[in-house]
Amino acid sequence: MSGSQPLILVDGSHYLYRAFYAMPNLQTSTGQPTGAIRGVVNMLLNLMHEYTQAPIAVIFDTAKPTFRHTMFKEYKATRPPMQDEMVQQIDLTYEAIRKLGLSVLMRDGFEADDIIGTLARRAEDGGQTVLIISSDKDLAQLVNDNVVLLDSMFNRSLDRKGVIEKFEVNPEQIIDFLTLTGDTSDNIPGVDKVGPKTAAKWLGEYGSLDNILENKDQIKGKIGENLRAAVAHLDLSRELVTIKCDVELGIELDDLDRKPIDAEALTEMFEELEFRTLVRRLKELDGTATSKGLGSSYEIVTDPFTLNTWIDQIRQHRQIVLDTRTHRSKTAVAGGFTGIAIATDEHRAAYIPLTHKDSEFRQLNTETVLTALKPVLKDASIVKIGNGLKSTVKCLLASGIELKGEMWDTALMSYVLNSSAPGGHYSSALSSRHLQHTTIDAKTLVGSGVNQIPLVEAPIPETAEYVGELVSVNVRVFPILQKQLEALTKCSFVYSNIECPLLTALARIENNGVRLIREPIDQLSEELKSRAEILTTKAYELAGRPFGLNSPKQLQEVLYDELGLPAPRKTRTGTRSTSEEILRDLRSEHELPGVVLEYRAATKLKSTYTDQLGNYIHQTSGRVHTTYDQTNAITGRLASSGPNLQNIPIRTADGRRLREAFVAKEGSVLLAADYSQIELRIMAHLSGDSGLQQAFQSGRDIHRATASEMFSVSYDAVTDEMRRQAKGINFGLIYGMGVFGLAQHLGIDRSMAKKFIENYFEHYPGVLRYMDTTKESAREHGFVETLFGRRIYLDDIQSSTAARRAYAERVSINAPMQGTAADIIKLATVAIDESLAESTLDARMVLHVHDEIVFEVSQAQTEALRQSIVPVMQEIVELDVELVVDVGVGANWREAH
DNA sequence: TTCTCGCCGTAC
DNA sequence: GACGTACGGCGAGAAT
Repeated sequence: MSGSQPLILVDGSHYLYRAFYAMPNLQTSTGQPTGAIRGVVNMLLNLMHEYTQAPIAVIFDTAKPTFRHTMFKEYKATRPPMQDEMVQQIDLTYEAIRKLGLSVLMRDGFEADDIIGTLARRAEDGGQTVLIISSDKDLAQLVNDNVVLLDSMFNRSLDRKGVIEKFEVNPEQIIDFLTLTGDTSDNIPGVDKVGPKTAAKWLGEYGSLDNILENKDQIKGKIGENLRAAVAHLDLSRELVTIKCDVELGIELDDLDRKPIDAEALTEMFEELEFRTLVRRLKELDGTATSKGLGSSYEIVTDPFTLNTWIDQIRQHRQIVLDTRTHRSKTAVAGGFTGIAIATDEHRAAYIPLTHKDSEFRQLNTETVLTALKPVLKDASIVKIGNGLKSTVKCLLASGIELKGEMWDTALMSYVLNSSAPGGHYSSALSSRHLQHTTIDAKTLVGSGVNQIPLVEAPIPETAEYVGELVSVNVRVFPILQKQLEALTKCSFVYSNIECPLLTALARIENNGVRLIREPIDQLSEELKSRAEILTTKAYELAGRPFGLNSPKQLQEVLYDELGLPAPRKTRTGTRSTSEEILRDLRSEHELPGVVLEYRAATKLKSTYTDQLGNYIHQTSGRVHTTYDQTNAITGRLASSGPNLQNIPIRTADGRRLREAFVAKEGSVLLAADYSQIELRIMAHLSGDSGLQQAFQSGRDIHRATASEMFSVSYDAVTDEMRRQAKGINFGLIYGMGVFGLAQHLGIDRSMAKKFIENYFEHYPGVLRYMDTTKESAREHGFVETLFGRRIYLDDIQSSTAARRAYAERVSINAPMQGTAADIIKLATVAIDESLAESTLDARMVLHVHDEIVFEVSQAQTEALRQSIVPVMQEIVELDVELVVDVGVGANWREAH
């Protein structure tokens, strides 16, 4: 006895047609068509997975005429005959269903609907609830408080309320409703020109068809005439649409109970039909699968019916784990979806291929899938889980869909827990670290290097295995990371209040992009080209021979062997350095080093910037859309790539010319807002040093104030040289610099540098104390923290190798300051993103450069924007020293800075 | 021929 | 060995 389990009645003919048309060309090597069988079995396995105990009966129409044909010879006369390929699959489909342990029912002379109706009534008489699966709207007449119609084509289940919403009549009025509208597919006549709207209106007014007919003379106009003309045949139509609920079936409900799966016979059958993935899936169901870690095979969703069963499951689980694969597009800024993998729990995952170049499979239309998924994605009560959700959010935003509800991005969770975790934070790395499972190497799917193919060109089954595995990894990794986060309050804060909301803000910034005009960079490129040519000739003359100017190795030979210049310090690998610093010193010895420096400056700018940036201008937007990596910098900073817009030159005049190519759209300007001296201010706050804090509070130039202290002269008496040296110390401290480094940097000897540093610490003892306690705490805990509790782990802090240990110590000094600055600007970015979304300002963020945010704003609203963002940036957190934000406005980025 | 690594230089 | 965090171009030698 099935107890509280519902009785599930599946409209088998409906399944069969859906499956057949989803996979029309599938056949075995011997030519047996199999698409319909496979589709039906797949859908039933889904159902069996969802309802593990419930009796499931699959009911079919037969080929014989029914009592309706006897009543009305035109009944279903317009139906085309069933295709041969389908006929050839029917018996095998029945066989497969029986082997699954489910019942197959059909009766000559009756339609599937009548058997479904009969069983539904009998079951509910016995107090059982019934779930009918079909997209046939006729079955809506069976719905009541105990009978629900699961209409997968409409993406929802129709209970009494659902029927009323969809048809605007009660389930009890459905028969009359169908009689009035008729049914073209069954060739049942209704009333001419009466469709669902009119039928619902009349039934709302008169209650029933009988009552409508009693008042038929009151209905005016042509439509009234049509009604009166139809009276003669309406009784017949009503009888035709009425489902017969008392068919003599000769079985008991108990006969429908689930039987064990005949795995052996099914496996044999599937092997014959060449259903390889189904064989694997069966083994899992049967519990005989050899566990190869996650070792599942993943369903490939190619028809709306299966898609909708998945969506129903998402609704039930209240969570969706998804992995979207996206590709670049010339027309869409955010590109498009290659495919989407979804999972609801750890047992199963599905891949929905969308734009693969694989003709073996029918693929659902992206828009269809998004439309179907949209209610789930926008449902704030359904939890969203993924790895790298930003790319998903970008593509969805471009399709006008905003992801709502809790978002758990396992990459961000992992990053917050340990930003320097070995291997990174992609699904594959999380799988290795947390599940001890090695995922399929992407290379096996798309290759690598020049032979690498875009995922759209990868075959669908292999892609499904690959992406399905990744989404399954996230199903399993998520609870592990969530538990770890829950144990760490401050890390949870960083996730929930900084990284997670930032993902959406960054998605918008990336989609916005920044306008870049080609002309000035191309012109600069030309200039640099001729300059480099002249310098090359000159260098060859000075060297006495041509050589690879770009090659440090060849340059070493020329400078140190052939020209005999004094060999400088070695690089890390023991070669003689040709770095800028060394060449600058060598300028006094020979003309060549200076020429090389000029050449390098020109070619660096050309090869890295002017020759590259133009290629990143998007064809339709005319803008450059960088990607911000939220999980790569161990301190919490963002990184930018494709192109990197965080290292666009600014120091040299040539470099600044490049910035003139970054412009606002017509009628707008760029507004750059940057935090002034944010890391030093954070040092003042974190160290609590009153002298440094006062220096900031005085509002004076911080380097000049430092110099005044260190050199014991009045503020006004500080020379430019003194200021330069103080500035060197200030920055050196942030980077954890030592005596040697400072000496090097300032071009002074080590004893002098040592004195400078001692002098500094005498005047700012709080800073010294802070450095010491930070290092001590790092040694004790193995990590340091930012102001908001972001952790930076330092594995080498206890290293027995002095160099490694020293390095870890420098990081321990720098990371809290750099990281706190990152936390602050990220919080501001989130707050500004939200306030811009709510405001009517024609303004958007277009760039993010560590301590600077660049906006594009309509010229007229420049001041309004400034006033809306500056307080947010300055007051996003209250420190012991105030945060100062400088704002610049201009037609281009150079002017705005 | 392709891949990986080191050097170098740009930003904050 | 010596100043933190990034990205990326180029050359050179190793791997194929």
